[in-house]
Amino acid sequence: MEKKSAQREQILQEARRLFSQKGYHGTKIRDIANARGILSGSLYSHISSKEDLLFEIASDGAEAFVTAIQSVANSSMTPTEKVRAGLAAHIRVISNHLDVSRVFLHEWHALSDERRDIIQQKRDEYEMYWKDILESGVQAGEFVISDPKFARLLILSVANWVYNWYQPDGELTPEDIADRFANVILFGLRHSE
Amino acid sequence: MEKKSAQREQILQEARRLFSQKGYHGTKIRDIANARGILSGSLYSHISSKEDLLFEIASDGAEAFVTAIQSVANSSMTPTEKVRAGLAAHIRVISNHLDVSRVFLHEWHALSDERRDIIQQKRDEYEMYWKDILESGVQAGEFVISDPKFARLLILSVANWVYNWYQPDGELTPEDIADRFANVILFGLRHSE
DNA sequence: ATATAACAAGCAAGCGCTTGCATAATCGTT
DNA sequence: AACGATTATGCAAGCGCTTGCTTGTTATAT
Repeated sequence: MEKKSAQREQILQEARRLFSQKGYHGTKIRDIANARGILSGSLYSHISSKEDLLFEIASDGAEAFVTAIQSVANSSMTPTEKVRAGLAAHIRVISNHLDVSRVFLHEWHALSDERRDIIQQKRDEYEMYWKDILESGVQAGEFVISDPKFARLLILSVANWVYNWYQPDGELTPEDIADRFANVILFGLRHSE
Repeated sequence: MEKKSAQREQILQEARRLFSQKGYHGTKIRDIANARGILSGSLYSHISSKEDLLFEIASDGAEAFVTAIQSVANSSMTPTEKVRAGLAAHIRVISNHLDVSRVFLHEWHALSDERRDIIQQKRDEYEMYWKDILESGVQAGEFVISDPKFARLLILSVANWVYNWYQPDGELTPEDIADRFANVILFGLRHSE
């Protein structure tokens, strides 16, 4: 009564949409059933609880972000290039999986304590890759950073906040957006390139 | 049966705490009553609906941010100084009114359409002040910005995201935090300080 | 004497989820 | 190809509880 099935996948899709749009607590199990055209009880042939849906979506989000940054971190780019590519990868995940990203970045608080901890671990893992990128940039002499923690925090803030304003029908590609942000981050307002 | 009264203010305080902590839909009217040591029905001697509480808190947040940026915008500082002071003002609002800020920046989505529009207008007003600061910086020759919209978006992203990680018992003052961010924003990773 | 703010009780609606049953698709065995 | 047996998926009904909020009444403070 679980895992892969076309119906289950479509239920997940509606859950993503609704959790992203109205929040976890704001979405009722009947809303999801309704969107699939079945009764709420029938959902439970495919899922075992509402919270399981949230956890599965949040986990998918976590994995998407970690996978994206890994391929950048493991590449042979210079730190400067990695900042550009990492930003682009992050924003690409958001643009390609907007609902999942919103749930992962916004609704994960509604999880139970243990499950929230699991997601938190993934977040920490993700941030660690950025820490490495920035540190290697300092060691290579490319970056002159007085406080590395705040440089990382700035990058992650900008990258995460994208889910609040990104419009899928906008003109700019994720790479365009990343480049514009990277220009400010790398050169600053007073010496922008 | 409304407006100022010690009890009403304390109800608002609990609502701020709970909305901030568990979200609007995650907070039940009985939770608030319980925190005040009264029954849920007794709340309605002081408020007229749960959503009114949310709207009042969100409106207070909006006003706090707008007021803070106004005093910076109307000052005689240089644009560079205004960026530092504006960031500090923003972060000061968050640190001094953490719950209100979280509700204003995170939970306002739960409002009805009309009331969400009212809050959105306040957000737009706030952003306009930043737009002016950046534009005057460009005209004064202090900033070299290729895409002003993204410079503004970057600043607001960093400033807003603070509510996600700020710890009141941390060592750094809002001004410390603002300075560290401003250093990156003004000079970039490649030419910091 | 009047106004205020609390309680006790509860309403109608909604909540996540379970149960018992019907229909149909899928299967291994002839 | 035909068979009964198994499994998957939905509906109908509803359970026990919670939701935001209302009502009528009482205690207290001015």
